[in-house]
Amino acid sequence: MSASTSTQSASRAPRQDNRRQQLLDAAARLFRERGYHVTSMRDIAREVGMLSGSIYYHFSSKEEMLLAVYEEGLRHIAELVDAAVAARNTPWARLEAGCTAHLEALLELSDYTQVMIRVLPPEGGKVAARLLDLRDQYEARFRGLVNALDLPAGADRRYLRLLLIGGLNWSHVWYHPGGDPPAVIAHRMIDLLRQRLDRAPNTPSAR
Amino acid sequence: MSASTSTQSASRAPRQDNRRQQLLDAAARLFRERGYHVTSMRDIAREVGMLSGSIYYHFSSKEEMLLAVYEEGLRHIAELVDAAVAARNTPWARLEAGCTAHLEALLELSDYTQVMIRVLPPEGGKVAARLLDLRDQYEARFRGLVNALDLPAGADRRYLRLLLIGGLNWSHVWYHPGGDPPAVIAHRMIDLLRQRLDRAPNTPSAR
Amino acid sequence: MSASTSTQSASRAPRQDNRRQQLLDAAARLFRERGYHVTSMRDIAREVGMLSGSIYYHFSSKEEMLLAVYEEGLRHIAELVDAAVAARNTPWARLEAGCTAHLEALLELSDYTQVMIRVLPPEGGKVAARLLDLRDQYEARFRGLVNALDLPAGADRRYLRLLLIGGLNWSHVWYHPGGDPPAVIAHRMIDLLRQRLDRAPNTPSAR
Amino acid sequence: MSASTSTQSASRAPRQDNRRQQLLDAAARLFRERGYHVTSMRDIAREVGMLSGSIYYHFSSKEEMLLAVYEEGLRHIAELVDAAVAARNTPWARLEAGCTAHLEALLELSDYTQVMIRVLPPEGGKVAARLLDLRDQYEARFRGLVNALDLPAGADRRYLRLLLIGGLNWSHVWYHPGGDPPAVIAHRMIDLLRQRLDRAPNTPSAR
DNA sequence: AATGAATGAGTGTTCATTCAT
DNA sequence: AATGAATGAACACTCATTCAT
Repeated sequence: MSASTSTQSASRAPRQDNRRQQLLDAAARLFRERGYHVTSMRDIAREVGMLSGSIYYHFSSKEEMLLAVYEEGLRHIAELVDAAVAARNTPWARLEAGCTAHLEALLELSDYTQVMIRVLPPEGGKVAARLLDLRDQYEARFRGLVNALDLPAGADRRYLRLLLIGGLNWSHVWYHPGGDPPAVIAHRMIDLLRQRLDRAPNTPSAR
Repeated sequence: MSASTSTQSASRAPRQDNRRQQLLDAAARLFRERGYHVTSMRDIAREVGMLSGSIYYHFSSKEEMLLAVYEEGLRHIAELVDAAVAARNTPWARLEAGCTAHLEALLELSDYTQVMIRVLPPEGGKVAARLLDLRDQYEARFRGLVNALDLPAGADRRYLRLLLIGGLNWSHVWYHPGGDPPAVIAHRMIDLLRQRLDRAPNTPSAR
Repeated sequence: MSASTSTQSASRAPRQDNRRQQLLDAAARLFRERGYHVTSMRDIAREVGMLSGSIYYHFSSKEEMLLAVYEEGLRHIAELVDAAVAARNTPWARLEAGCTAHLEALLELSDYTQVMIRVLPPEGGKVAARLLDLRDQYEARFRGLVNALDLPAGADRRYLRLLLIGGLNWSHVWYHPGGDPPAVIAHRMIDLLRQRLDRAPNTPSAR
Repeated sequence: MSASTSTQSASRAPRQDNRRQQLLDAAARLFRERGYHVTSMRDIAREVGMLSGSIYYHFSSKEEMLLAVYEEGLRHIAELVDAAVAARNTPWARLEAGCTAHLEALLELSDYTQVMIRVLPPEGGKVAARLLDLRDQYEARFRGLVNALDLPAGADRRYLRLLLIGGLNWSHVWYHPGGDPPAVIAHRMIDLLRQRLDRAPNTPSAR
């Protein structure tokens, strides 16, 4: 988690944006563990052996740190999902691969991606809009994935996407490391959607 | 605001715990609007025309207020869901009615219920465990509702429940008042599950 | 200076706005001695045996304290000047009495009035405008006093007022307690204006 | 901005202490505009495209910068006043010329000179005494100018000087660029002193 | 049942200054 | 001659909480 032990290759060279990255790692972890408001700049600084004031050399405010974490998290999860999707070729397989990658990033791989799900942006802040924008931008992928499916006439693609994304994202509430791995979770959920669950003959339609 | 069946007896002492209820209403609203950490005791007190110190006559701490809001919210949503479910008699209809009631409480009816979804419990606090407990207790209903369904052999009832609950709860992220009403949302999502979405002949099973 | 030892008359009764007044006294003194920016809220609090946060029960911000000091100072000096002026009846005597009272308040009597002269209002703040307004309002008195004089035709009343006020106010730079008292200073300065200083016969006019 | 006669010689090393002068110019401007305490070293550095730490190659502290600004401002205004005075030959004309030059420097020409009037020296600092010393030294000129006047017997030369200097210096409070130019202001004020203002026959003397 | 006044720890942020490079 | 990075102390201000009245 959070590549802190970055095997400092050669000499003791203080690499370029060394500390900024460390700070971001620490912020991502603390934001995820405790939430944005409860985490103080002092907490973050202490984590990397700095004083709180020193953070401001690297970031101009706490909100800007959150934004940076969001952006980094988004870049990361988007890459993973895109790669996973590209490796498959039938629509359902591509969707499932995307879901699996999404879940893996969310549940296991990185603090950054979890922040995106768990931290609701600070209300009044000017960053709030930007954060929601980033999230939308990312989720657009799933719109494409769902649109590519060959569905029966009446199926509502929009709610299919929302149901699936919600089901996946909510996993942070009930998931625990010992349980089914992300791939299994994603597979099972998609399976439920692909097959007919209602065994009664009458079509479930009219309200 | 928010039902709170305060059996208001006829006689001279009509408002047994008047102010406590007002405080709780204010807290629920502010917790929902701004989040738990951003809302201050002063904010809550001001809302009912009190000074912040006076709250402590009614509640022993801010966390205890959150707990009370959770409990009240839970009692409320549980009542609504139970009533809605009782009015139907086929398993799928009962599930859908439960989902509709759940969504309505979540999105439209009461600040109390929304707090349950939007406010993640304060980390270190001793209440955190209790809050999760309450939530589990409530969701147990849906376990029952799903278990009552007549499903095909391979269907995973646990993930069906988690997918559905997640899909519903995540709605607070994308829902906006002008859009489809809760009943429509619930209906559409359940519809997606009941019917076969995969039009290909081969069973979607092997991974 | 600054009526701190207010012979706490009867019992130990914590009189009504006791502490607010103490705080204001301390603020006035420190603002005068060190200037606004250099004085910290901690300094002010320490002076009255409080913690810095406690000030905010009485004042909502540091700027508001400054405003309160200005207002109090202004009320005070205006009262003194008005009373002194009212006791005389020829125009020159009234002007001189006003100047004496102004100087006394400025140099000897109260921290509050000195703040008005020595502290230039914090630039960006919203109070700046209000403070200048108060100052103008006060100085209007002198406009009246000068207008009442029976002057030769060419005399510029506006610059007479500005010269006099400037001469008086600048005294805080060179005044020291052992020297001439305010009454003497005011008398000498006015004297210089009343009499003809230029002994040459030609009128000092054309430039 | 601000004359600073930096005799820029032709050859290859044109800018003997280029950056130091730029820094001083920036400091003078900011000190005048915002005041000493409100101006940060970062502000000054940014103005010349430097980092704040780099200033310390040129100046050993912020206070030293202020001292340098004072000194430069003083040298400048003294030169202007001396030149203006030298061009006249009657005592009153010399005084008026000096006042005009003083006002011009103060109100229009240079940030450096304005700092001398507007910035009150930081209290505790060791520079405070030195700054006052410089100011006295400069004002000594006006002592000479006043002493050269042929005045009536009772006229108090000291207060004449203080009244005049105060009246001039206080102009920074009420002066605004569109109004009368410095020459007019100085002329009017001196005029008021030269002529007899009190039209009553009795000498204004006894206290 | 509530107020007025305060506490004490903590908040995000700013600052003059330092120093190895 | 200047940078990049950091320090450590300070800043104005906020907060949940307490308690005598």
